[in-house]
Amino acid sequence: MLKRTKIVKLLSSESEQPQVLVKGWVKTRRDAKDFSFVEINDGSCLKNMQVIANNNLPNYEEIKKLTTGSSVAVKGKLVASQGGSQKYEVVAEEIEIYSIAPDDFPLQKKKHSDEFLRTIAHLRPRTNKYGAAFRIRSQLSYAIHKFFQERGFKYVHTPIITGSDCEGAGEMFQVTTLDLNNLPRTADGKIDYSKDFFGKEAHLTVSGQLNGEMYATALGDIYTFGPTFRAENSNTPRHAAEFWMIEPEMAFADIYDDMDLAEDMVRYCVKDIMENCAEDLDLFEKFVDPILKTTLDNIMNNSFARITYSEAIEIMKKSGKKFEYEPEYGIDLQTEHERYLAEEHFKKPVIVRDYPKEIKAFYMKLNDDGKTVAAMDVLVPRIGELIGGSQREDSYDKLVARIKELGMNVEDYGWYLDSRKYGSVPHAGFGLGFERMMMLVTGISNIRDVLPFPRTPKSINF
RNA sequence: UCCGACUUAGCUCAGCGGUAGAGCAAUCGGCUGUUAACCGAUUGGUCGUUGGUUCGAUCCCAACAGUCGGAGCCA
Repeated sequence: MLKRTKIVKLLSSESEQPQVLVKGWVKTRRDAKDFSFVEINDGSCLKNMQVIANNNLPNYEEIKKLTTGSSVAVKGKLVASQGGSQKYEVVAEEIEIYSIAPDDFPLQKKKHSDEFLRTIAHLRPRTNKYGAAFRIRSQLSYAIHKFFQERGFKYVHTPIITGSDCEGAGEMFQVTTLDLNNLPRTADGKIDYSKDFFGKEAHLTVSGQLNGEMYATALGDIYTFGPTFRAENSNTPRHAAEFWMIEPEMAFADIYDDMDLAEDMVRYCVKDIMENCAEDLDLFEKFVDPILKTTLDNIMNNSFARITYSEAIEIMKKSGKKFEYEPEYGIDLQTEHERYLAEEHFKKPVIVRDYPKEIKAFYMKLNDDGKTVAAMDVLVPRIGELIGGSQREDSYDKLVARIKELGMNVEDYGWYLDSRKYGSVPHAGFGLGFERMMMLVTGISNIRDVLPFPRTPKSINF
């Protein structure tokens, strides 16, 4: 029984082969005098396999009806191609037609706009560009796991549904099984969540960090890599309501270990994609971002700049550049500031650390100056903030004081504070938006185009 | 959420106060070891929705919806 061979393997074959079985979807068909060229793609790589269908095939009349989007299985000889555009082609001895796509198949043999392809997100992976994007997405996921596993980090599955509404990273989606048309009420008229599935309010996670810290203070070095949900009404090319985040956490580590890890990880992943997805990257350089490989080479071969927040403000003040928001100590860095630093001043990724405590989260470690916290952001050209991380406050008393200072409820953090109560250690970690990394390595400028089925405000088709 | 632009054929767009046009796609035919093949013909649209102004609206006005860009929030 002849087994199917994927096109990526056939095209890298050492020699011609007397009999192969190849299956795929028709990209285009061109009729010649006594035969047809049928180009098929099976998703295993960007390139198609050109099939020669001679008119002596018993179902040749059917073959001539093959349209873009149809599906076939082809048995035949793998031979060197007479045409210049491909190394091999398959001379068909038998073509089984699985399905002929009707003429309303929406993907044409031409370039489509990204906006249109979003309306057919279920079919867009059949295009060259999106096929390439999602092969890279797979490889990039694998690279993330390889990077951490090679360094002894343990992969922790933090919960998707969370009972704490205090993760502090943004608006949350509520999870409930209550009948919204008939809500149970308590005596004082409030919704009675004791009747809900979990007996209390539940939400989709906005970050696995707090849970991750618990496992870091047990397993040492851990990472999470999973979906994250934000109910922010953000309408930008860089935000989605459902996205994937990578959150490593290291016990016995400080902010400098954290920065080293972040830089190593970004450079490792870029290198991995350059090595393993060269053909797909070529497509993005050709059609999406003409300087993509220069940018990636730059990231791979140069160490990141490292400055403090104060230095960043000074650099911008002295730059003479006119900003819409004037840089001033105490304000958070605006998108324009981040991009100036990475794109114009340093012309490479830059890590900014030691931010004023007022503009950062409660769990970050207070520096000795009493004014700044050991936070760090990795800013990269074109994307802006790629990574946000910090050394965590490991002093029980200081953390409680900070929670109170911010008017938050200490009782809500009981289990989290236990990590500071029992064997507290210095530890640090960061969060990396996976889709932003995808945008970095592909040059794709809209987050909706690096998610298979993107979820954004007012958009949840498919 | 705020600011701005846009919404006309399957796709990309043009157009104009008197009910619409191109290229590509599709269909049919021709030619051909072709490469998003080529040549010819044909088909295809209640101009985003709802109101208003007007003798008459795809065109002017308003509201709404959606899309895109910028900002904020952040990853």
